[in-house]
Amino acid sequence: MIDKTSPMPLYFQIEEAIKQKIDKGEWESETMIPSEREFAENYEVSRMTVRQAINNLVNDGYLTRRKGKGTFVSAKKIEQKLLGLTSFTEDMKSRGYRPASRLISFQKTTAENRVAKALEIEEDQEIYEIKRVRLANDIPMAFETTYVPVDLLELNESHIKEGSLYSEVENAGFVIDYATQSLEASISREAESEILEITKGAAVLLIKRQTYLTTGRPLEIVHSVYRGDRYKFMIDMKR
Amino acid sequence: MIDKTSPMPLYFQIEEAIKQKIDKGEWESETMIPSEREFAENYEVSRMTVRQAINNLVNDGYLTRRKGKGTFVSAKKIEQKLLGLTSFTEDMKSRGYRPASRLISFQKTTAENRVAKALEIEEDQEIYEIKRVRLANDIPMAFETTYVPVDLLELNESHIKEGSLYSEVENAGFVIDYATQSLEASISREAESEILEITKGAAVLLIKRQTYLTTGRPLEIVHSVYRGDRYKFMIDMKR
DNA sequence: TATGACTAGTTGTCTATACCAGTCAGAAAA
DNA sequence: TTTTCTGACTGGTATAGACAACTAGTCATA
Repeated sequence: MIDKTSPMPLYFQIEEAIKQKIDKGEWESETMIPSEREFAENYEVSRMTVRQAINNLVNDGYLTRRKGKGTFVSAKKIEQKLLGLTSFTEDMKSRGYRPASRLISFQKTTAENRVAKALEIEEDQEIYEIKRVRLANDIPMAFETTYVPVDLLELNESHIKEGSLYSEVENAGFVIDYATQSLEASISREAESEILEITKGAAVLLIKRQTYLTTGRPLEIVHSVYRGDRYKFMIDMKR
Repeated sequence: MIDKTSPMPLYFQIEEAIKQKIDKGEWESETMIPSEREFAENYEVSRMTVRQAINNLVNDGYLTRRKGKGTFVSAKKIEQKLLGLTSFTEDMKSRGYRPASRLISFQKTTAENRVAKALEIEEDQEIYEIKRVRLANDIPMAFETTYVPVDLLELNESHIKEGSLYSEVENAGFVIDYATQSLEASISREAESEILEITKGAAVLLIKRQTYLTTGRPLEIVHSVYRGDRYKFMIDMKR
């Protein structure tokens, strides 16, 4: 359970143990977890050490303390949504739509100047180019082009069709650190108009995203064209 | 300095004292603050109490700890920028433009249905309506309409022209808690076209923001129309 | 039937102390 | 002169214990 000889701090081990119970669903939302003194006794550590573990989880939004009552599992982890790092799929689900995507093309190619620069690779290095139409309730919402360096990830069409790109990233042991995103309004060009089933010259929202791994290396750049008449980008900002 | 008889927790008092020095600019970015042991001695409290104060400030992004070296004032309120809660002025400055704004109209009026609902007030309650053109290097960038309930804040034209609305909010003792924002692409209507010096039918970015105070009450709703050809909305997302 | 006092249980605050683990500069050794 | 070591600093982890503040139930009393 808790290994006192481990080089990992005790509070960290306790933290992980609690997090696991929450993630596994063993302790559901609003469940009251054992009291600090109970933890201390069970794990044979001091109450302050337990408090440090719990404090961290409170700061991360996993737990909520109520003076005089106890410590409870928080309602949800909304943080990710707040920070906007959601995939199209999650985004649409949270709005109550049925998301889907249609693969237009998937190929290996070489990076041209701008793409290479953004991905921080050499100009002729191999990259995957993935073109998809994103649908919500079977209505085309966006046309999305993704570029990923080949040397980072082994991909094939079934990866894209079935799982999400991000689960492949995780499988490869990479962790996404942050992303920068830009949004601008524009007018649809011919190429998109057909796919998105809108008239040429209609309003579209261009979203460009660049995702970075914890290693500091760019994972992908994504260029999306959203229908202006159907899509609104929502952000919640704290503080 | 620190009042041991006060009902306010000692760590909280220390927290405020440190925050004040940072806000006043007495301790600038990258300044090393006194060590935990020094604080403990000066304030005549235990080191653990000092740690609690510092921990909170680290969590809030004010301070950064470096083992073996010390505790330092964080680079700047990057966090605010990350979370996107920046004003037009700050936004433009950070991009190297010279921001300005031209007041188009400022008047008291009564809230119509939708505005009232958004501001959580009665339908005929008084509100300020502020219309402004936002400029960057003297080029019109956005046309912005702001609604604020009169009963929340006493405003006059000079407030708007000189200071920012947010400094008035602070003066009144209010603290902004969070905001929700939506972005969508659209086509400019006649009314905006003239003011923004673009042709009718050009791409524009509509940004709607609703700001909430820590009291839970909505402070304002802001409706902005940005020129699609000149403005890009940027977000950085962590985690 | 209410009301208030008590009690056991919770988290919140705080102390005093100990040792561990990086960092860095200056003293000692090569 | 250069290298190595040591000591004094930093924050990081952990203990044991005390009392305060708050919650909710119990029980005696008006």
